[in-house]
Amino acid sequence: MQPEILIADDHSMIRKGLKLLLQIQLGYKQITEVSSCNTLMSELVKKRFTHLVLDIILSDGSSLEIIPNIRRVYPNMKILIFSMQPSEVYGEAVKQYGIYHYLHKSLPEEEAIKLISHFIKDDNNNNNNQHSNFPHNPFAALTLRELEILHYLLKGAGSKEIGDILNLKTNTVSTMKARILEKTKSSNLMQLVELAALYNVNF
Amino acid sequence: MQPEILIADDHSMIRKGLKLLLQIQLGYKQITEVSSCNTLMSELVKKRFTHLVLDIILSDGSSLEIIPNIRRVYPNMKILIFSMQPSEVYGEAVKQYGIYHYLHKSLPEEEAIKLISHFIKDDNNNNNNQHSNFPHNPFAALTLRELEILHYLLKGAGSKEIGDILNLKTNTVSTMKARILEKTKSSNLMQLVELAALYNVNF
DNA sequence: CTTTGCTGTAGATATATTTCTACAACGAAT
DNA sequence: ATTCGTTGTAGAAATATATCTACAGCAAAG
Repeated sequence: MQPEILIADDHSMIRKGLKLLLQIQLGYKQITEVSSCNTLMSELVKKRFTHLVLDIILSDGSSLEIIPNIRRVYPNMKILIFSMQPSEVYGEAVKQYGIYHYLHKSLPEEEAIKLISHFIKDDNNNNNNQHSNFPHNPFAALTLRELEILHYLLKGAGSKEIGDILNLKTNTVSTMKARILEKTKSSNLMQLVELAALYNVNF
Repeated sequence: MQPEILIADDHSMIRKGLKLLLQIQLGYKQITEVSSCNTLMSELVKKRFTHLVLDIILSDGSSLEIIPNIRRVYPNMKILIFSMQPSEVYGEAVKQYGIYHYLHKSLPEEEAIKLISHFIKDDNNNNNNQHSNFPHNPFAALTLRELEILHYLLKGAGSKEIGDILNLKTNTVSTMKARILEKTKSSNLMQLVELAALYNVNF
């Protein structure tokens, strides 16, 4: 049975290139393109697809929001996230929806081909852990005090400023900040911010 | 005389798609691809190109840095910036180097084709831009160098790290950062990040 | 009970960053 | 031609932040 592949990406060049690769290099014929969450959903109900290649940012918003919807209707469709966003941040978050294939757009051609080919052939699905626990929200490991400091960190406050607000030594805040970064596996503030956005950590 | 076209982009899918479009849809045959500033420069000295399609972010850094170099050697080569960054921000900064063609990666296929075809045929009527009375984009005031540093700032790099990458003293980077914050009226990095998200700068 | 590990707090020291200042190159305006 | 503002670059000094270490309180595990 031929795979039916749907490509959802808001860059026409990416769609063109990917389609070409799938058709010419890998020999798959049934390929559909969409550029928005809206058209994505309507294609999905029109026709039955076996594989979805999904960018995170689509023209009318983030596909992260509609992944639960997709999954509710097509719990078993193979999904590959093909994104510019780092897999360290988004790859983990997306496992909770049974998505284990993540391809970064900057990967060189050969590797991309290997991964995509693997994804479509789906030889050995690594989904064996699919009813194991949720990928822990990295912020769940933070203590109250750490969350409090996180809040100011995300507002752009520096260690000294936070220390002044909370009556702590700057050193203390620095230590806490280091622990927060460690627990969330972030290597700098920006990564922390992205993670926080991803998990809707605001307050 | 056939145009000799060089494509510089760090995403293999984009290169593939663009090459296909140029070859099949528009009938141009002489097309070379590179993915880094390094290979870009070495291709440029190897062969004479008439047209360069250039992404801002290449695999080994920002092409903004090498545009002056390119111009010094090839003052007349046609250059099209093909980027994810909004033209209101980068398009202005790049005009000083005689670059008047700017194509946003999110444009729908038909418009992209039209623009590229224009670019290569060089109708030189280049500027359609009537949208100069848009709400003022705070990033439009930034210089090339500042935009380059902004890029690393938004990735979470610190002043020292950026200085190391760009061979600048940390002090210099700090000064630039301060100017960026001042020009964008941001009082800290987080505000800058929010503004950037708002105006679709980077990502 | 005792050990173990995490939490909240800092001191001392090492690094990183900002601030203030300056200046040369350049281009635009007078 | 001269002046003036902007840009890209830093040095020196002042601050801010991170790192490494420590320790007490507490809770869970043994």
